[in-house]
Amino acid sequence: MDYSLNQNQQLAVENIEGPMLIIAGPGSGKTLTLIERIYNIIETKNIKPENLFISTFTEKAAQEIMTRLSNKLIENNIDLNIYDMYIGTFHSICLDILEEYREFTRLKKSYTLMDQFDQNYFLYQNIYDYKEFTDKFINKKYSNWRKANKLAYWLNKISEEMIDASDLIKSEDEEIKALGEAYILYRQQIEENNMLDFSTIQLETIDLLKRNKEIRVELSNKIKYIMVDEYQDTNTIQEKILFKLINEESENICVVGDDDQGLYRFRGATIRNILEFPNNFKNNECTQINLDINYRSHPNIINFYNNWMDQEFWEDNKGEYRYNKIVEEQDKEFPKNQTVIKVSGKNNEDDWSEEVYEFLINLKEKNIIDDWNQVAFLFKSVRNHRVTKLANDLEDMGINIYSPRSNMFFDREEIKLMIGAIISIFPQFPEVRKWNENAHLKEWEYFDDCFELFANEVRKEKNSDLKNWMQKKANKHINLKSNTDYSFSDLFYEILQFPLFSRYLDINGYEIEDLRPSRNLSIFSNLLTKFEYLHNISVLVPEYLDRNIRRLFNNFLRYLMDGGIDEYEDPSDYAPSGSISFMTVHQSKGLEFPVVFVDSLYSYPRKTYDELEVKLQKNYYKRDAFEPWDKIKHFDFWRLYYTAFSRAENLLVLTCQENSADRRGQRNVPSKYFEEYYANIPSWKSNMFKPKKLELEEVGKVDLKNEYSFTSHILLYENCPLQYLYFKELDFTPVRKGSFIFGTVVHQTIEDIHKAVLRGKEQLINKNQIEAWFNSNYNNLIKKERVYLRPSTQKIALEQILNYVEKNKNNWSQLKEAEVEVSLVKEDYILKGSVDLIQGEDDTVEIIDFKTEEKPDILDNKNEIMRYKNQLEVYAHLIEQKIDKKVSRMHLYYTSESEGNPFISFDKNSQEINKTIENFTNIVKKIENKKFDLDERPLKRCQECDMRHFCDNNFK
DNA sequence: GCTTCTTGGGTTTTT
DNA sequence: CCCAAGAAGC
Repeated sequence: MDYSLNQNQQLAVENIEGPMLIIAGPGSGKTLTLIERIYNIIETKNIKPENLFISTFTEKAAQEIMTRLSNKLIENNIDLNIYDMYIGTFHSICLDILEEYREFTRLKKSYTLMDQFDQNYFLYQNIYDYKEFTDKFINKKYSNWRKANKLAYWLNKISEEMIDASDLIKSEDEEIKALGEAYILYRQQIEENNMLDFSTIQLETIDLLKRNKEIRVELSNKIKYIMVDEYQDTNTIQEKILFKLINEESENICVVGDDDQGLYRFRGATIRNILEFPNNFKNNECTQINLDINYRSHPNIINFYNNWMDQEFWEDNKGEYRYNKIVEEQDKEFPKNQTVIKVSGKNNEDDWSEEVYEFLINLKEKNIIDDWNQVAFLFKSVRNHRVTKLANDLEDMGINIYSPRSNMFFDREEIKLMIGAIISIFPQFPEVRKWNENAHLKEWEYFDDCFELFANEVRKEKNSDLKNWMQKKANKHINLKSNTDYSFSDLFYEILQFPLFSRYLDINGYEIEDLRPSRNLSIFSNLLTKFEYLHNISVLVPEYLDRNIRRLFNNFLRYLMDGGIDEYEDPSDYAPSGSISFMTVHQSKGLEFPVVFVDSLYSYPRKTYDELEVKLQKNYYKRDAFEPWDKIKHFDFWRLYYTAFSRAENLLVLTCQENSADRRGQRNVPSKYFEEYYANIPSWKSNMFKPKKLELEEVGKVDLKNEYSFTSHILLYENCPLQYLYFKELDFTPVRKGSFIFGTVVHQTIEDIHKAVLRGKEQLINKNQIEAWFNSNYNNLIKKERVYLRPSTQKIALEQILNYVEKNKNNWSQLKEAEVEVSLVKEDYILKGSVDLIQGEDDTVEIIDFKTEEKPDILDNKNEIMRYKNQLEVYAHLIEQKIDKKVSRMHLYYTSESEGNPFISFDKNSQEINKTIENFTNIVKKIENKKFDLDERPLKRCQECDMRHFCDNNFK
């Protein structure tokens, strides 16, 4: 699409004051309009970035907007840091707000954020605490895991609908009462553990705004313009938060969405937010703009889905449940051709894969398809046998399939081998896994399978080293006498050194042919460390070894298999070149592909709520039901397939293995809901379809800017490119070690001291108060990290802090700012930094970075000190660019230096800074070009690195 | 020949 | 929970 805007887009961009509702049909240039509108606000209003609030549905969408916007700003020489905007998903913006005002919430420093699995597992581990309640509203016969899942579902529902649990426990209804009590207990438990889950993120935010009027006013004065994308997918609590943040006078809020593409009812999202949006404002104040010219699809396709929506009745005697609209084609020439066709397996045969293959190869051979990534298959779910079978069949025939959410993780060779290897070093496994004589789990067959696979490999001559190592470990573990100095995850990293596994990681200048296995092993490292975290395992202990083996396999891995593990997805590359994408319709939202196959035509509208839900809705939700209960399943069904159909640019293909139900238990495919449409489109073999007339669009990468900071990226890379490759690029999770919390607790406490000074509460700073801060920081940290410092080490940490205060208390007046987070958008990346301390007078400042390690000898450690100097220079650059102050000097402060001079100081030199930034940019380039060559191993670093065994064996 | 009832088998989506 | 068959009922 070119950059000229159509009339309605122009209108949306130019009208920036007051409330606005934009109904944007599929492919109507929504993102472009949004970006132009933001740009227009920035340009005409000359506002600060923190005056803008932009929420998107996914992190990826947020990143795309940031990248496109920052490019536009750079093009026009506007210097504004988009990182200071409130931009991201609702959840991430709420987290930012909570972070900003943390002291006003129940949250303490170092809180733990639980994702869905964490929350489920937390409830599973504590399920007996809830028994009395869950027995009342969850089937007693369910397994504990299933109970925990159900419980999490209801608890999240209460949070998301902002139901007051104290109302629930007053109920006569046992179910409702028990649910309320369970909720109260849950809130208590997560508060004790300083935890947050996805839905309480938003709840804490709204509580914060409700309880503290000043904060609400401060925020709503600061946030001058609000824009919300995908508004149809917002839920009750999100709408409430939004309206708390609106500045009441200006009411500059613009919501964008398409009621027809609302797909997230199961998460509490309601179309009602977008349909009733204008009612929130006085008469006709809300401007409504429809974007319904489609720039994406061939007119046949547009017709097809317009028709589809027309089939359903969107109103009843109570009201209308849809903005009635017809998507229009753009004004240009289109090839005259059938562009909605079917490719299907014949009735009751097993030939679907071959048909699909034949069709695809046909297009490829005629050079219609250049790259397989122009094709996408959309399914209701990709986690089922039909889909994986099709994927496997096509791969067998030579077409690559990209389907990271298909739940293939545990079927992958590298994962099965790794699980097999772990089993083999714990020979007690077959006995230990039984909790009684007759115990059996179906997952054991899988584990046995893994073991078998591994055993076959390890018998081979070329794997004899691994065999010897394994036997030694097995002999040790079968009769473990004393604590080891390693854990399961340490063993994982040791196993990687052997060729059977190192082949997946082996690199010659990062030429790993297929990254998938190494990504999967990286995910596995994450799972193992998570397991050890959840069960407080740091080393193997004879007393608990058997129990922990049982837990690892019978519980942890089993439940992961149940929930499914997604494989790696590159956010900048949703359709990797060379592969056909298999994805869910939900995943495909907002995307487009030249050729779209829509499958799952066996599907039909299904009821998705139960009685408890109806009871809650009726009596406790903040508002009455909106869409009629009996209509909901139909609406959702129609919206889902509307979204699917409208992803197609040039060719829409309906596909299925046709089936007419002629035996019991079979069903008709396509189901009756698609029957008519399906019957009326030609097959690809029909001469109504002329492939040669097709011209497909190209699929490109999304250009996303990545963040880089000196310490966690550049320094790491300079020290060891391989460490960067494995732990940053491939994201392997290091084995948890206690040492880093020393530095963190010292930093945090020094920050507390600085913050007190800055608030003018210098008098607070005495030994007792510092000790209190220290203890609180330490306790929060160990609660989160579950690793500890010895009392003697704690004492040393505290003394270093006291020592710092003793030495510097006469300088407090110099203190300007502490813990300053700065980021700077560069042409190709985003530079981030966190400056510990800025001090000085007027506009000339000095910056200080605290180091908790031993102060090095200046002559012996030139390199190390130079690198820290570079770090300071990067910070100086950030400060001068962003805060508009001149930096005169830069210091490192070594807290461990009690007697001598704790400082190493440098004068600022602008030329050197430029050189450092240039070097920074060069390293970013190397990283982005995937250059990870290593000349020589940095032996000092290797001692601490989990990959050392791998390197010992693979770099000689 | 038409309607109603019974029965067997298959069955999600995500911050 | 839903489909579609087969059985039962008229």
